[in-house]
Amino acid sequence: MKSKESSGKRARGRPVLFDRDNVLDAAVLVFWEKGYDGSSLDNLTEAMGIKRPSLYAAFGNKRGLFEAAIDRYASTRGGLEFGVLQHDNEPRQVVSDFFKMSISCATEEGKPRGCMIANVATDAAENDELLRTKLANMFDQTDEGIARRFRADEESGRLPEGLDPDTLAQMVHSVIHSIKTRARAGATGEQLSEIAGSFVEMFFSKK
Amino acid sequence: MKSKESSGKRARGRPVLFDRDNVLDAAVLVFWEKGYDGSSLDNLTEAMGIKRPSLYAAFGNKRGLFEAAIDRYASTRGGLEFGVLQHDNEPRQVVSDFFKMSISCATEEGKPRGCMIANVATDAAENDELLRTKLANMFDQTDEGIARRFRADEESGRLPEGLDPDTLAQMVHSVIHSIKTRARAGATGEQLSEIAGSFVEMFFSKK
DNA sequence: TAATTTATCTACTGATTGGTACAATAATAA
DNA sequence: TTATTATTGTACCAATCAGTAGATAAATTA
Repeated sequence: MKSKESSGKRARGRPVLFDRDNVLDAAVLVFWEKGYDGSSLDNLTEAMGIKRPSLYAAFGNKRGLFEAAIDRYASTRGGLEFGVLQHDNEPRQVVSDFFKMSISCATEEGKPRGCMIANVATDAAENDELLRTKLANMFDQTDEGIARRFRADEESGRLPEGLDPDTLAQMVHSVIHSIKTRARAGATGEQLSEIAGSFVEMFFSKK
Repeated sequence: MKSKESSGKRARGRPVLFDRDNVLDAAVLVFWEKGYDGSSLDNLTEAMGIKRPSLYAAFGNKRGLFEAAIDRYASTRGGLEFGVLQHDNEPRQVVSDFFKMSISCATEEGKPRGCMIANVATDAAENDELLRTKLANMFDQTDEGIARRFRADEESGRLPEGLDPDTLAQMVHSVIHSIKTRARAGATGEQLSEIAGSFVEMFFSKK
């Protein structure tokens, strides 16, 4: 669904000329690079290719746009990372691929470093309790999404003995956080791959 | 050393009326809470109790103050965390205490959440290559500081078989990054302690 | 004391901030 | 067409931004 109304019949007045997801993708790049306070409305409207009144009509205010951009980021970049959880591989391979995709997302050439959620939004959440709650929910969902995969592995007997699915999910998620922090601080993909490999080895080493 | 000149003889003109470390502690709290772009000179000068010209005379500009505040934070809060590495305990206990201290620093009542370096400065580093280099050096020093402790443990035979000191240090440091990210996003000390405990168990479980 | 040096204070700068009023434009419904 | 509804572009707002000029104050040296 691209427009405000997803039903068939058209809206009444003059229709919106821009595509919501397209302008959100542009806003994501600005916030991701400059942070919330570092992004001005001039930065945003120029990148999005729309004027201020259009932005305010669509998203309320800068804060509303930020929240919409977070959701857009989660459903695009975040979705990339989560995709590998669906693959029918051994848990060790799944975790390894999950790390690899996160590293790729956090160090992609031509994109800002790190993660718009784990770095930028988290940083901005200190003075925004609603945003903090939103992030807590997103993190919980991520925990749960990873755990669900491991629970299935446990039932099918593919999870190594002694590994608790929920605990493992929390730890995998934690490694992701560290990857994104280090990436934002300039770590290379090679450095991050080495660290991720250490954790994979530790998680899945024979006892 | 409190003043610009640490030598005995006094400076010539009117002496500085404020204590550099004291005003830096105040600046740390502002930057830590509001981020770099979110901190205005009015915020800073009010908290520091000095006027703009004094600030500019002492630190050059806002960016210079930020860097000085980062160093101050590292030598105070960071020093707290590192202190436990000096204790003569088993490695498992050292890591556990290190995590505990980090969690305590990142969730202390009355202080901003998370870490001024791993969260705030790292976020601001995306458009500041010099700052990114500084952070990379600080992270390397942290890796090295932790590793040095584990190398000593290895020589004295206290490090469990099969644990490489440098790899373990990198992983411990990574868990710290995740703790700080989650703390900034509102995680409680209890939640973080549980996660830290999982990692300690995994690092030091018998093979 | 007088001259020198440096820090502090007040007050200001031009630029930029997030947000909006208003008129023009473009669609639908009657 | 005519009335209605909603988006668009221009142009603006008061507030705030980082940074500074110049006068004043307080220390040292001579």
